[in-house]
Amino acid sequence: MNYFVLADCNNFYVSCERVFNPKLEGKPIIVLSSNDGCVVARSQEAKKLGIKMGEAFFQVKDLCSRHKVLVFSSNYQLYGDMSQRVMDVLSEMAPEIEIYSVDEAFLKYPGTIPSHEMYSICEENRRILKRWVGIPISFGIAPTKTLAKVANDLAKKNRDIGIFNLSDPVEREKILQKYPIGEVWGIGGRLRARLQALNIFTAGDFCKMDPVIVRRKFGVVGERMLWELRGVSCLGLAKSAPKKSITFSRSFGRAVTEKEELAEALATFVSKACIKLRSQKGCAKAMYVFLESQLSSKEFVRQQFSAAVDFPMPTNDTPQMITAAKECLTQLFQENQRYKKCGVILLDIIPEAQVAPDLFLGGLNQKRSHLMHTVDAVNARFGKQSVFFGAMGVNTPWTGRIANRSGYNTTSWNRLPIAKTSTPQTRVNSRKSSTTFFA
DNA sequence: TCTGGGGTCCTAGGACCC
DNA sequence: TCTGGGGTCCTAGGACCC
Repeated sequence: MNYFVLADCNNFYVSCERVFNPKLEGKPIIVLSSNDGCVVARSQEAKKLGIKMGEAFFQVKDLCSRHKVLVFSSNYQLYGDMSQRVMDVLSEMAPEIEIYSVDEAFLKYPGTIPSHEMYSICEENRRILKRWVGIPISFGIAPTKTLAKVANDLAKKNRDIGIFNLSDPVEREKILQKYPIGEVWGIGGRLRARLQALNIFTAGDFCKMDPVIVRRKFGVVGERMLWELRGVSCLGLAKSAPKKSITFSRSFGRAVTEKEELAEALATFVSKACIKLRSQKGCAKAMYVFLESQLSSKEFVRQQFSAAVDFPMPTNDTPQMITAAKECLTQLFQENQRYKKCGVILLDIIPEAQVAPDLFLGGLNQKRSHLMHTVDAVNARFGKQSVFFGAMGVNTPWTGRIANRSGYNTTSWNRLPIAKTSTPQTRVNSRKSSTTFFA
C-alpha cells in the first residue's frame, strides 16, 4: 500500500495576488474569469459574504461595493508562473508527482513510512512552500487518490492546520458515513441525483453497495470509485502526456458583426494554439472552428455554428491553419449576426516524429517547419508577439474586458515590485496596482 | 448591458471486415 | 422454411474535472 497525498493551493488565484501585495491579507477579494464574466476565485472573507463560485459578476457587483470587496480581473501570466514555482518545489519534495491542475498535484509516497511521519512530512512541506513561494497549501493524506481528495477537503475546513490524514480505516469509516456523496471526486450533479434516488446519500452509504450492482448501474467508472473509497487503489499517478486536443477561444468584449474582425480573432487563436502544438512537438490531423452568436439579449441562449477541416497531412504550420480557418469562416459567416465568441480546436494530435510522408505530398515541409521554430524562438527570447502574422491584425477591437488586472510582477522587468526602504519596516509595493475598490 | 475556458474518459451504436 | 459470429474502428454524446 502506498500513500497518495493531494496538495492543493488555498484560493490559488487570490493567494497569487496576495503574494505581491501583502496589504490584501485579511480583506475580501475575488478574481474574475476572462472578460470579467464570473467569479472564479474567492478569499475566505469573500466566501463568508456569500459570493458563490462561478456566479456572474454583475449579479454580485452591488454586494461587492457594499462590502468593499477587492475585485481583480484574471492575470493568467502571473498564475501560470506561480503555479510553475509551486510545482517545482513539490517535485523536489516527493518521490513521485502528478501535476493535476494549475493549483493541485498528487504526490505518492511508499507505504513503509509510518502514518504519523507522513503527517510530519506534510507539515514541513507546507511550511517550506509558504516561505519559498508564499502560497498557502493544504495536504490530504490517504491510501487512494479519491480518498486523498476527501482528506484534502477536510484539511481545507481547518486551514490553520491545513493537513488531514485519512489513513486509519476505523476513523475513515466514521468520517465517510457523514461525507455527502455529491462531494466525492467524480460524482457530479447527474450521478448524485441517480444515487440519491437509490437512497445513497453519503460516501459511507455508497461503500456498502454491492460492486456487481454498482458496475451494472454505473459502469467501470462507478465501480472504480467504489473500490477507491473502500481504500483499494485503482487510480495510479498519470504520467504527463502530450495533449490530444488544444482549444483556443474567447468571448468578445462586445458583439462582433464584421467578418474581418472574426478573421483576425480566429487567426490569433490559431496562432496561439499552434505555438502550444509545436511546443509539445505535435501535429494536428484536423481542426474545428466555431462561432457563437447570441439569440436574444434577454435570454442567455447562444447559437453555435461550426465547421471542421481534415488536413491532407498532419500539420503544425500556422499559415496553413490560418488559411484553413479563414475558409471555415467563409462557410459559417452570416451577415446580420451578432457574434459573441469564437474559437478553434486542434484535434487528433500526434507526435511530429510519427507523421508519415505521403506518396504524393511528400514529408513535412522542412523549410516551413524551420521557419515556424525560428518564429517561436524569437518570441520566446524577445517577448510574446515580437513577430506575428499580419492576419492577426493589430487593433484587436474584439478583446474582452479586463478592468482590474494586477501587474505582471513575475514575468516583466518593467513591472517588478519595488521594495521601499525609507520606512522603518521594509515593505513591498506593486508599482502600478490597478486594483480598484468598488465604493 | 453583463454568465469563462480548457480538458479527459467512457459508452453505445453503426459501419465494415472476414 | 431456414440468413453466423466475432472483431475493430469510428463517432457522437454524456459525464465529469479544475
